[in-house]
Amino acid sequence: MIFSAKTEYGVRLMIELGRHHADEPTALKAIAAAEGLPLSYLEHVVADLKRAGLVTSTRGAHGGYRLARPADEIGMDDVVLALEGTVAPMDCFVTLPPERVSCSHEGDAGRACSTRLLWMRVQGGVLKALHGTTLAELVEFSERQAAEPAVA
Amino acid sequence: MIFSAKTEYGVRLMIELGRHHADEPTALKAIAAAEGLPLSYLEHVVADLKRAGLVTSTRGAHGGYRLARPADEIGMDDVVLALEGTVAPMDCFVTLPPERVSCSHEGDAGRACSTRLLWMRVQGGVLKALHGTTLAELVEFSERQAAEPAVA
DNA sequence: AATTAATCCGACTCCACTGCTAGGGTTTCC
DNA sequence: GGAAACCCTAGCAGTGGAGTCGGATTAATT
Repeated sequence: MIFSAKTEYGVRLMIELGRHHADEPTALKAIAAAEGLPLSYLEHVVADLKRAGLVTSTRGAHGGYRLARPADEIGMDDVVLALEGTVAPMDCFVTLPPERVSCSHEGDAGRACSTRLLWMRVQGGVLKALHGTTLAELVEFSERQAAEPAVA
Repeated sequence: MIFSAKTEYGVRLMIELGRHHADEPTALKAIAAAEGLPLSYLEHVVADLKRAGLVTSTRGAHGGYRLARPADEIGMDDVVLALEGTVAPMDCFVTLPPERVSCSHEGDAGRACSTRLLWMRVQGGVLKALHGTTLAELVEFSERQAAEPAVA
């Protein structure tokens, strides 16, 4: 069970945006340099974030990206969902909406997955953790790290 | 974010074992048939479970597998950990033990990952959900499903 | 107007890993 | 001794993730 690197990059990107002033846009190039990430790949990442309405962009020279909302109004579930597409512990979760999902491994006459109960709880746990963390928190954490000297 | 099919199979396998009497072993073949899973792959799955001490085996004709402990003493974290190896939202979690993990994307002088705070919470949420669910619960759920007619 | 710096967009490659199969060996019951 | 099960190792094919590349568009600067 692991999140993709794309998600990791996206979270870092958002934090970096949160650390900059919201008035003037930040270029991707700067973020790539600061975090040591490949610029060309970051473009794909930020595209997802933009599609989800989490960042806005200004094109042309001196362009870049800004947070679409203040950092304390951005839950990390928004961010992760935008990048990961879905947060489901099992792929049979993805298909139909809430109930009555027919797993491929249902045995016989469509009685619900017995494993489903477990995956529901796991998904709930993840979503709760994500939703309970705001971007602002991570930004603040990051800034505190930067301030303090690097461990004893 | 998704668990592997191996884990899904393993959980089903454990449930199936839980549904059978613990005195006589259940053959893998029977489980494969009941769940519609490939027998040859199940062998790998059950090997992991055995290695983790969750099931015991008896070889030879009329052999098979049994739960090593009563179902209500088996947390699903045990099962998932045995199959998944680790439950970490990010691969940099896997390496070093608890603290002082040096992520590959640490920027400069080893200040801790700012994303780490987030992943810690997620991991906590998952582990809590898994640990809070016992195999016995799932077995019971499964048996209730089998009893009731399949939806209206 | 030309240049430059940035966002945008799609296609394409590479590679690791997952899911699965195959084949054989070993143990035990009838 | 044969059948039925567990056991172990190797290997393969498909998928998807991570990353690259080339080019198009937009906008500020000079």
